[in-house]
Amino acid sequence: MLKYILLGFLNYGAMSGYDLKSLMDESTAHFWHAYHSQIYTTLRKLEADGLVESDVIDDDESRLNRRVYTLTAAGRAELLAWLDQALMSLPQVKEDLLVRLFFSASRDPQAVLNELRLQRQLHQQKLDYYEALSSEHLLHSIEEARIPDRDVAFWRTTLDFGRRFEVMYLRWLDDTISQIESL
Amino acid sequence: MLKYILLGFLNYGAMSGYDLKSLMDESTAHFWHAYHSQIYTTLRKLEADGLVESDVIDDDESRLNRRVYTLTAAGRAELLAWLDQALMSLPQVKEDLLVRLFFSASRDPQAVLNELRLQRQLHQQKLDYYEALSSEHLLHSIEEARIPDRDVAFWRTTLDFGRRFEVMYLRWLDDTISQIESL
DNA sequence: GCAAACATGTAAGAGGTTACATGATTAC
DNA sequence: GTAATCATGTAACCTCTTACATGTTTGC
Repeated sequence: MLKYILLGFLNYGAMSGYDLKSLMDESTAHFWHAYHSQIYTTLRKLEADGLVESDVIDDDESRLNRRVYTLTAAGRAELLAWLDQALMSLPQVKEDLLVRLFFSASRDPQAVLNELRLQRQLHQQKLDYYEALSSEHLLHSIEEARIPDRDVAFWRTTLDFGRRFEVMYLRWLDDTISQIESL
Repeated sequence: MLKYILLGFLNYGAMSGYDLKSLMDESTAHFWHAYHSQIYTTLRKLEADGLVESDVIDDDESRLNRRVYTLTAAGRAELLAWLDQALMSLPQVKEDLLVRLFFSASRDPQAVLNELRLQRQLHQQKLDYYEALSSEHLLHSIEEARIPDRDVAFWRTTLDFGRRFEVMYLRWLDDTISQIESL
């Protein structure tokens, strides 16, 4: 999946691994996270497979050792072929907190409640972050980058998902906390 | 994480890898999935670490080659120690569909809509499954297994999460489909 | 001068996925 | 008899996580 995220971003223009990591951190990381170690090695692999090409930029003088990647025709074809194959199944959910809660009946109720309240804080922070992102940050950085409105509209649907997910999560946490309090 | 799921289930009683796989498939798989290959190898590893013990049951005559695992004192201690350490961070979400949607602006809108409508069907099926599970199936199998009410109450909160997640997902899909239709 | 941000990599180990492989038992 | 379910494993490969490792540039 990371492979296609990198190809997808490079389809907008040439970028370094660092740029891709930064871009991912403020966009796709909310539904697909990757470490820089993974990004750099995957880019090398994509280059070996002829899907991207790279050049170390020195002439710029300002920033040394920047390896900038460009999508090749084969890379663009690979990206489009992947997008053409519709997803036919549901991805498997992995929610650590639910695993813990599932086996928490024998724990001290106060310890469970503390854990849920901490998670509530974290999810509230994430929701606040999404709200801020949808109103300001995203708009400004996109206008500068001259990304087509159509692309922005699609990006917004994924941000909207994140927002709704956190709202749902907070409500479920509140109701679950109430239930455990009254046990 | 799988390690603790296996220890958690074995804490209710001795079981084979097959039993654990079956149990997981109708409970924790909704928030933590594992293949049977992973379960069998993890059980062997837990045994090597002294957290579980196993015996091949032959005397039963009926079912051959059943290797039944039992939690050791060390295993129970390991489970309780893990439960005592509250989760301090948010797990990373991985949602394949959002990755695809994020890079779908240049696709044929009808292809995107078809993909979203297919996902809508799958999520509706999952919601139906959860509704059926909460009303019938779970209750019956639990009464037979004599699981304490308290444990069942905790299990229900995770099922409730699954239900809410699917309801949220369906609404988001409907709204996203409408938006793309009107682009 | 120093901290933050920029910038790129390697390596070991853990975890997850797919395919291969086998065989018994039960219900129709 | 045959399909579904019960039952257990191995191997190859890929992906992910953590830690190690290094050096530059920019802003205060």
